[in-house]
Amino acid sequence: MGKRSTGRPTLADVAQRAGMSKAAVSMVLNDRPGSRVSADAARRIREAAAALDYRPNPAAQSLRRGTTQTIGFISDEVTITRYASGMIRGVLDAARANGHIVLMSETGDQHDIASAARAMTDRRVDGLLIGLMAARLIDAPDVPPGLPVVILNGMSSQGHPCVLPDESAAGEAVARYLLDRGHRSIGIIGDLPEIASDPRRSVTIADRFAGIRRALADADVDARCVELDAWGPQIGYDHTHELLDAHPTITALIAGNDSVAFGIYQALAERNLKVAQDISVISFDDEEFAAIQRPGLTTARLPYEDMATCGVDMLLGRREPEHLRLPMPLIQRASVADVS
Amino acid sequence: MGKRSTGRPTLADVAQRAGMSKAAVSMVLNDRPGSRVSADAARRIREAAAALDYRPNPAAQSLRRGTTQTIGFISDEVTITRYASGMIRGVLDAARANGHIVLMSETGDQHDIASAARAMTDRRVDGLLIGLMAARLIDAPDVPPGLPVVILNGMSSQGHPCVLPDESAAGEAVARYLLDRGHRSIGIIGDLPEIASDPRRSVTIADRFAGIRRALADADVDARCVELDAWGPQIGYDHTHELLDAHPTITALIAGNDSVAFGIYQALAERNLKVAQDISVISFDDEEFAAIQRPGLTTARLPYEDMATCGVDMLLGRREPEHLRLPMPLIQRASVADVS
DNA sequence: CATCGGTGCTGAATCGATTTAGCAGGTCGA
DNA sequence: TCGACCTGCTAAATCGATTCAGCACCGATG
Repeated sequence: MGKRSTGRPTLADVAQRAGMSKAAVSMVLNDRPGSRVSADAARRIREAAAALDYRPNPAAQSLRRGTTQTIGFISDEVTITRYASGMIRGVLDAARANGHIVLMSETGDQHDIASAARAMTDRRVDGLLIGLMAARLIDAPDVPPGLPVVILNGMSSQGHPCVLPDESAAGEAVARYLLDRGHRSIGIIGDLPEIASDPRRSVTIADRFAGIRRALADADVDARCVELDAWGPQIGYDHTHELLDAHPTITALIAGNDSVAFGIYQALAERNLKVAQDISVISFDDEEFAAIQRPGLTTARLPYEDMATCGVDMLLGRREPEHLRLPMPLIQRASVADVS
Repeated sequence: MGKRSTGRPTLADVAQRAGMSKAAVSMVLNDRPGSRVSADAARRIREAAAALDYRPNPAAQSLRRGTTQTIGFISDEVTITRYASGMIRGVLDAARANGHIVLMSETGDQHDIASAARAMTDRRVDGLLIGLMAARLIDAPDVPPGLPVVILNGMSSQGHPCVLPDESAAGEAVARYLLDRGHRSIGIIGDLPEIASDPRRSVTIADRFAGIRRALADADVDARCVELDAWGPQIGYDHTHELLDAHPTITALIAGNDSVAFGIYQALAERNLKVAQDISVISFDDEEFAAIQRPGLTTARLPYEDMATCGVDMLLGRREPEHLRLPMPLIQRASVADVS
């Protein structure tokens, strides 16, 4: 009956059962416009296909059509960190919504990403998504002409379309949130001048702090800013102690990101200071643990899932390719008090 | 030159350039044993392939061979939570090491997993990996005969091969760790009798607590155990207060998992009790934030990455399919003091 | 009544690789 | 000298779907 290897029914099986040719079956099952098949024949074909539980062999289809309905997703560690599970979810969902599925690969360094891209283009993906853990400038790998590429949470030196968080607006919103609640003595833990000035390390941190400073300047308040060369709980912890020792009048702290805020919480607890009640804390990213801190941390969320969705839409031509900046919603929890 | 759609060189192009037939090229490039091609011809073929940067079209290959060198990975939320990024990494790495790539899909409920499985078998994956967030018993989807299926962090009612953490040994190790350091007044926050007795909810929690109790019984110590119906920071927080109010002599707490331990830390801080120094805490899972707690949380790690690696090996026939239990290494940090 | 155009359908080519059957030509043993 | 056998290679079939060219039939038109 024409089934050798896989045991699955083929187009020929359906054709035979319906008493029609393969051509007719193909046309009917694909709803090919302009095809002239009688209503009765079409019905028989559909019935036969249903009865056999026929599903086209995608290998055969892509061989013929030159398209695979598959997109490649390469990430530099995004996969494997807590940061961006939302990005994976977004990619998966958006791809599925468009009838595509996703090939995933995860890499360490720049060199790996080229070889991952190669493995994917060898498999003839219809588009390539490159997701970065830190929003930085990279050299995108060379791909065959015509293959669309979109960078998620980053930019490429070749100027590919990309999706980034709107850090400038977020910085402004975060600072304004504090100002609106009456804070005038504000500490900032975590500007990273060195990293911020190097696009190969970050294209967004500079915006984040520029936004903060803009809001502060507008309100004419002068914050104490601690400059660092990295983020992390330990660093947040150490500098909170230092900063508060030097400036005991501070009523609110802006953390460079949530993991710095984590350290701030620890230092505050040690000083017997209650978050919000004694000192307000606000931050960026909205990582997993921000919600389970006590009190919950108010923070500007990195919109990983939205970035992924928009990226997929661009990749598949459902949205204009561009350099897109997505808003970072401010997630209000309980770490900021009103002192006005 | 035979390039129409993709613009990529084909086998025929290589053959022409080398002045040989497609058959010869195929044999040489696949190192087909028993093929009789002169050394000189083989060299010319390889040179031509290299010069054209030829890569076989996988669609054509799988059409012919009936294999896709692709494995499907379906997860019920694993993808999207912090818990198991290690699982994804493990799957990706192991697959790559075996020359396969992975198709990912993420689902919510039992119904979804069947349709995801369907999407993957339609794409003719060579094997199906099902990764669960909570180690529970599921009904695996029906798949075409001959398609291998392996369950990661769970079991199927059909008895598919699976990989699980060895919770029994881990429970024992955790309790013994406390006993060895002289603790005799121990509190346990988080047995979940209801969930533990229902394999559809968990096949491992019962083992975890059985292991703990076995070690405790061996040492003839009698712990205070709080039974719950769920885990989480809030719950850990509430019950720490209750437990310590009722039993102020307790010197060590075993948490049901790390998120319970997170709540324990918070409650302890509120009572002005220092972790380790005043009360030791030990836990299970080794989630992301366990390492950045202050002091670092000692905990038995869920070996997601190893589970994934072993699962892939089983799937691809590089390891005997079975019901495998993998050790959970005890990650020693600073949350347990020696009181002996 | 020849022709034109539309309808309903099919045969065959095609995508790019793998694999089988088999063709020349040479060597070797009987 | 003839067949057996090996070596080195190729033509053609094949995997399963899509698509183009075109056939046979029928009613309408000039």
